[in-house]
Amino acid sequence: MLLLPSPETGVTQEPPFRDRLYADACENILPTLPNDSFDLIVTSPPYADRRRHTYGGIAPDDYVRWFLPLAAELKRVLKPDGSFILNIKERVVDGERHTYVLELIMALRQQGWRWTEEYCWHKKNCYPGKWPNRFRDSWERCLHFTRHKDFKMYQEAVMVPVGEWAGSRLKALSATDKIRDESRAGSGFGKNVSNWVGRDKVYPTNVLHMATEVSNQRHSAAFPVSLPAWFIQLFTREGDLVLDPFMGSGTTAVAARSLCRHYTGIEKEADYCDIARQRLATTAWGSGL
Amino acid sequence: MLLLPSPETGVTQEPPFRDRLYADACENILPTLPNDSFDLIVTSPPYADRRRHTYGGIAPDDYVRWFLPLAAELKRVLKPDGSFILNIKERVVDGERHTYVLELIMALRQQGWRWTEEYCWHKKNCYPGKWPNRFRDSWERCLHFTRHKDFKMYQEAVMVPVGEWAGSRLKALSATDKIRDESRAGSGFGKNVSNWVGRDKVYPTNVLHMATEVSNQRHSAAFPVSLPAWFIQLFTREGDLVLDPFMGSGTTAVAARSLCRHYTGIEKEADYCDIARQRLATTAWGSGL
DNA sequence: GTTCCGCATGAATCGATAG
DNA sequence: ACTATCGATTCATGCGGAA
Repeated sequence: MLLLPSPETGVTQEPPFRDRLYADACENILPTLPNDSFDLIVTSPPYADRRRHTYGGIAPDDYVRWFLPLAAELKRVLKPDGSFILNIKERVVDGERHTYVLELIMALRQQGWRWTEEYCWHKKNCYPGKWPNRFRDSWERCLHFTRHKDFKMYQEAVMVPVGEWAGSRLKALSATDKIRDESRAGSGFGKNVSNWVGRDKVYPTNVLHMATEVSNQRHSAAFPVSLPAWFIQLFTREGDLVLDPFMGSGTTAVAARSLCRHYTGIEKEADYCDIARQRLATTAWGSGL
Repeated sequence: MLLLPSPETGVTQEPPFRDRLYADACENILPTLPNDSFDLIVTSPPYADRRRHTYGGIAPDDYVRWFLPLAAELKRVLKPDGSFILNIKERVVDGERHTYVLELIMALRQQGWRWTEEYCWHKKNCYPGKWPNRFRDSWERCLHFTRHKDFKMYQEAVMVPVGEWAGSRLKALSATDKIRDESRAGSGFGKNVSNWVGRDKVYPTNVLHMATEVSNQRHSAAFPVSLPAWFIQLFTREGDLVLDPFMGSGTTAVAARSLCRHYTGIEKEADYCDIARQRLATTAWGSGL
């Protein structure tokens, strides 16, 4: 956590952006945030030409030019040993995959980011439909960028049990399950964890199996809580600070708070910001574990 | 199948490259093959296979320059409505993913190829190992390129059993499904319902779950027969002709032959070519998977 | 208190039709 | 010609109500 000394008392105090939601465009807010402030940035920006009703839609050919200045700000406000997770998938244009995501990766490297890894999010419940030249798109990229070769990573926090759970390990860790078990006299999930003690655990791979959330949120992006939760556990410790510059209905902030991490959320649509506030109001600190 | 008229008898005959293995480098063989000859090209070039020690090793920075002239030949020998499946994954260089695969995709588009789709091959049993900054790499790209917007695709050949949910749902068709279909399709109400009743197979997605083959062949490639077999069933019919310009131990040829397709294989290492011949000798035409 | 079961919905894409 | 809109197609999941 970044702590600022109070100008009057000289005592360190919380920065004003900690656990705060900004109902404004991130191009307006990011420049106001100080350098090296965040341990992790997790976001799912508007995909090109998608969600055009709420975000106006960026043309695929303009996507890199639109994103690059924001990425420069993100690089500035990220701590040197922090990570930036970008969830994105290119859309089909004229029957073929557009290359703007590939171009974005290379442009971010030109900007000084390191393309450390590409995680594969396998969406078990992808959009239905049938076309003569392709199948349903069932995966998205979670691009992992860092500022330096060395960065913080807490692999033990996301270890999974071996055996029958291996196939659906991440589903087993979905936030919904955890909340449900928590609500049942608090014995559900904790008990399961204690059952796992003594069994062998293994590290996961770079393929994540998670279903999208199709209801409950009035936001069109199907970003499940378990996705930012996984990266938050992997790249931060309790008390760290997580930024989502395209917060939407607050999924990243909810994940952070339930895992005892602080958040900063930016969302230019006031309606979504209100939804996020409501969700956070009913999310107890530390409820996720 | 391409059939050439015999210069002596005038009767059509099999082309000389049908069901043939070439123990030579593909840059030597490809120029000898005629235009528009193959229905499908499936290959896993060096690097995706981690065969670099046997191929002399192409430096990542030289990869596109090395591959591009070969791709031009591949485009020439592929039928206009054929497909080119390139199984590849970029290496980690100096702690980050190298961009040569991204650059290759864009260079192939410059060459006239269409980047129609990117299938995700999820390797259920990936290599073990542990690193401080990344997890095991459990997926590879299967890039789908075509010459034109329209191409051959036989989706019914790779349908998969429907999920467990269907048992309860199809037992009693819901009224709202009918309403929804009716509202959208207008008169298509009865037809839609009858389409679902009795359906036990669905179309797959663009994520393939296949385990790698370990230590079965003396070749180091972890390219399972099921991977080319899936694309062969999807993009060709019986009697069609499949090319693998980096054949290795003959996995693509074995898959083709067992599925009643013809093959042409190119492999510059004579030892691998011998292994491929042995495998093909014990693979019956139409023996299945 | 479990389990079962009905049901709405989703970062989609293509082809035809209209301007 | 070239762009914008619209209808058709399709399947896995979590939630809530019922047994």
